[in-house]
Amino acid sequence: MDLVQIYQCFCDRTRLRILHLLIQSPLCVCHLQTILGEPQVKISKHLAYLRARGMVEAERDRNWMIYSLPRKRAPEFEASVRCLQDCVRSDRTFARDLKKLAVIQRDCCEPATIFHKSRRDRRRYGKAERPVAKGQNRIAKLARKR
Amino acid sequence: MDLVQIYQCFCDRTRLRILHLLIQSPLCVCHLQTILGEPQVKISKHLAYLRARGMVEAERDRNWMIYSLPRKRAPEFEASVRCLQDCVRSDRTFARDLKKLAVIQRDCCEPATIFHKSRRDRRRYGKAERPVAKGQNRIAKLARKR
DNA sequence: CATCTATATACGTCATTAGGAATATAGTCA
DNA sequence: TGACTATATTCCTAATGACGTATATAGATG
Repeated sequence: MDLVQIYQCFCDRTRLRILHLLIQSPLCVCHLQTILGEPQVKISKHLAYLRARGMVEAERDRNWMIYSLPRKRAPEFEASVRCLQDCVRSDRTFARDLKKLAVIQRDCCEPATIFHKSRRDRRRYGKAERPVAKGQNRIAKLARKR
Repeated sequence: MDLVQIYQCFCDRTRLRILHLLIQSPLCVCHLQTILGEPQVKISKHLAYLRARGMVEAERDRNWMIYSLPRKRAPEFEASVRCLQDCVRSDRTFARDLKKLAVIQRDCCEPATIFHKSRRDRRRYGKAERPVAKGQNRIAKLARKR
């Protein structure tokens, strides 16, 4: 993995926030949308950018695309991500993002693969509440139609 | 200091090499030119870029501009630079840069402010050999004129 | 002062990028 | 199948960046 590419991925605030969240947990696009308060296109494009450069991985669970940091990470990536995590500790936005994430992790059970790693867990917990973010896209669409 | 700006400075290989060298020692443009083997404009512009964002400081000594990391550094900058230093340890180019720097530090006595910090030292050592890089610019100019 | 050295800047070009609007796609569910 | 949900892609525009050529500037020196 090329160090310059890592830093290219790091040099946009939205992407930093996304990566910072993915350190904590895999997340679907709508969760990121909710937490960051940014439009879907924007999030989606930044995720595509990161994915094209191997900084995140994606997996589908029904309608949701679940993004996570790659399973196998180059040491440079690991080091840079840790450094990032250190550096934003005092930043309000990043702290707020983490708090919002915590709320979602507590209240939200879909997509289940994020919160229960094994299939067995998923079966055991069964269907549950939908993501907090549900409907956000629809609302945005309606708002645009007016 | 904005973290995104730091990463913007980091996302070009030439700038990374410059910063990596400046961790070791303040350097003038012609030294950087010699070590990196890149044209003067390129080095100069990247230095201007870094300077505009507060990642390096410059001071004049006669004909030479001596660049160095800022005296006062934000903790994010410090952390990121250290991380950079860690990450490039296994990279051949960066290692070669350091070796070339060592040669210059051994053989070269101008501009003196780089190598002898106090004015007293400078007076004591007096005039000495010129930078290894001397004449490079002239040579490049002549080459272009043909 | 004229010339030389080291460095900076201006200008032009090409590539990349961020962002929005609109639309497409893939999967779900009644 | 058709409507709906979540996400991706396409098209457009404006901004920024990298690089080279040519030229300007600041200080040194004979």
